[in-house]
Amino acid sequence: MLQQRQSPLLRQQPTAHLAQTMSLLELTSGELKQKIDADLASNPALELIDVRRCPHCHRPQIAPGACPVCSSRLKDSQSEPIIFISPTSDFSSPRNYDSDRNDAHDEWIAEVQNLPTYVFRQIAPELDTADRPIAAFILTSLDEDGLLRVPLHEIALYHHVPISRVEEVLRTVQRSDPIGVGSQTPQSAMLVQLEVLADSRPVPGLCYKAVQDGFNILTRKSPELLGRFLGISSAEAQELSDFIIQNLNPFPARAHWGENNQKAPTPPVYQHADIIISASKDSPDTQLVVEIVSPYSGCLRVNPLFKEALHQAPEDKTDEWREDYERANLLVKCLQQRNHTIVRLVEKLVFHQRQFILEGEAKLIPMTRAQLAKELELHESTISRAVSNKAVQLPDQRIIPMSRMFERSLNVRTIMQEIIKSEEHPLSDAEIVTRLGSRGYHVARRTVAKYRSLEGILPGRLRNSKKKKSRRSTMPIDATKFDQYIQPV
DNA sequence: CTATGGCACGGATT
DNA sequence: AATCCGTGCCATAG
Repeated sequence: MLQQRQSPLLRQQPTAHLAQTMSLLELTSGELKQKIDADLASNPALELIDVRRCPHCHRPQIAPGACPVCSSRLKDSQSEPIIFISPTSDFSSPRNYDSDRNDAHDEWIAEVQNLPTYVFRQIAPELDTADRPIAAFILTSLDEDGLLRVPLHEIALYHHVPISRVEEVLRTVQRSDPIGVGSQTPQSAMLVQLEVLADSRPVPGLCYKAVQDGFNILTRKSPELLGRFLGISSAEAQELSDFIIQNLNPFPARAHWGENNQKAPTPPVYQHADIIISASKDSPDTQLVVEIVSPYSGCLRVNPLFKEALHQAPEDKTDEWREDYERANLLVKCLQQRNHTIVRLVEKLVFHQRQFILEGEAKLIPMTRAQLAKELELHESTISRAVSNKAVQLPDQRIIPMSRMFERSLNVRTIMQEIIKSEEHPLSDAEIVTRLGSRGYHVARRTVAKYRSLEGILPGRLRNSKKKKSRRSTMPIDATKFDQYIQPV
């Protein structure tokens, strides 16, 4: 069901394996991290080797992960997208650092009398000199909110270092004064703030869960929903949310996100992407680089020493050890399965939706999970699981839910928006239908009306020259950057 | 009378 | 089996 044929190894524990692979598939990289951390802590048979070079294929690991390069054979598949990365590509970066940078660097930073400088001074002493340029790069890439909008792998590529290293630096940055500065999303900023806060004073235990898992709910400002999610009463949820509002700041660079202010900001944002697609922007037939985010760095494997020791296990422990070993083994295999499945899935997806990825919503090719399932010879539900809850980062740095790639009407809706945006005359729905028709999209009049309301666009008569935009707040998109491109979906 | 929104149905998707 | 989506019909607003 998962896959037509599986290796004999996997067949040993068919049900367990299947079930676990399935559940792993559903997890986002963040959730996966929790899972793995837990197992790592509780299971002595499991081992995480921190390598920058994969022990099997000896390729340097650009990104953290259980060597996706060699665990799947896909790297040499002839189809267009590369699923992993070669670190040699040269990036034209905002500033030109060059060989003399290490010295010139501090000066250059010093000129800038602002947030970057402020932070940099705090952390510079802690940093290895080699890491300073990275920190500087991060700091100068912050947006007005103090969030980092540049994907880590891009930084890693530019500096020719593994992403894990960039992450390390980033961690240091995040812990300096405007705490959380440099986080990639409001959510992660808040998580960092929570951690730091917890050092100095007690923090309600559920805060972490609320921010980590319930972030989307949290942003809706509904104590009822939040309470339900956390299994506490509305009043308690309200209290919790007050605490969060008072003590945490999703936009580190802003002094306060004041009490009265709370409705406006906090655009709902996915924590971080599970899949990052980038492209060297210049060339038209650019090669896409797809990175599948793995939450752990290095290789996860069964500790060979543990396996050895299995024979010499003390009588009373032998069962326990055995079980640990099995579990570890299972997890590793399932993880590989998961990675493999995701790689294949993403490969196909990227292949089909190339246009969409590069050129935007209007180019989305309608496509169902079922079709994809057939192509990949996977079960539909497998695809569903893999797709749900995942976030994809596009080359233009927007983060979208993966399911958006399957929205059948997205292209039509986008084009409809274009039409309306460029109308010189308020168009009626019927007129829009004909215009769409002339572009090759045939939909019913009623449908246009539906799309309109979906997009929050007012009916023809009401939007004269002035266009009002209202926003649906439930969609997890990076609203701040997103708005300029298209209206909410 | 025309343009829109509501309700509901049937087929597709999950 | 449950849900989502496009559409048609009809009532209502302008």
